[in-house]
Amino acid sequence: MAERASESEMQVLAALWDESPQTAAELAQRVGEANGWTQATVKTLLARLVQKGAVTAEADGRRYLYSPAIERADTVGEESQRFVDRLFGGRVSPLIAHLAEREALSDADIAEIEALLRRLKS
Amino acid sequence: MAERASESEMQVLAALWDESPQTAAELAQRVGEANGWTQATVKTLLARLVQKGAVTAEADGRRYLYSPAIERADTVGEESQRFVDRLFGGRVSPLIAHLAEREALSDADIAEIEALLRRLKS
DNA sequence: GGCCATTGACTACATTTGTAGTCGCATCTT
DNA sequence: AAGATGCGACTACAAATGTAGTCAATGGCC
Repeated sequence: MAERASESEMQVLAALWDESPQTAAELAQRVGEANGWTQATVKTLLARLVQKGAVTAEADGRRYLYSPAIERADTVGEESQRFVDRLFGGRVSPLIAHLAEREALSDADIAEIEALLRRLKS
Repeated sequence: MAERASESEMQVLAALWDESPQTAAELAQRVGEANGWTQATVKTLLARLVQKGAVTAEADGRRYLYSPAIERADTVGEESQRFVDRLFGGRVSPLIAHLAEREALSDADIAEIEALLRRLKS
């Protein structure tokens, strides 16, 4: 269960990972505005996420409070796996190299990653 | 021009980045087999890629030789941008951290990334 | 020269996705 | 109490996507 969320749905899900629970109105506000979607659109996305089992809706009076039903880490893991399969035949390091090179990483970011790599190496 | 390739199409495109030109038969062989697709499916994907301007078809007798019409690096850049936007609100370093942690990176991979980071830091 | 295999063109079609609209009911407000 | 408003349920619908089938022509083989 918990089918894959589509790209748009994922935006809503990500907002819930950042903070939950949230009401449909709050989500429509944040996610909708960020993407130029109307409230109706965000609600549809939300309904689909609930149907897919990726988000839970807990009744709160006459509205719902939405929360993620799946782990961010798991989803990120699966999605990045697929992503890497699609574009690099499964090899992760070229992707990391690419990301690191392309994006403006702050010195703090770099330090963090370096620390992580040091840990992994041992 | 060059609309986005869908996930399935991307697999075909990736095969062409790995080696080009290739005939439809070769691609059907490799990509098809790897994904459990029939030749017909691969041909459709190929036709759509050509139509989207992501792949060029050069006539060679009664068949075509297909080659990528867009750069791997560009596509990877765009796609990873979208990917990161979707899952992390645009912040790349958490993704890198995640990838690095989750995937088995060889020591050589790690060294390579470290070197890259060192270069970026200056 | 005729037949078979190969190849691209075209067609098919259910599902998913993106993007919303409408409506009825429950609330709050005055 | 009545009207305004907020909310979820349901409906809509075109385009993209996944997955393939059919067919006609072309070219190679015997």
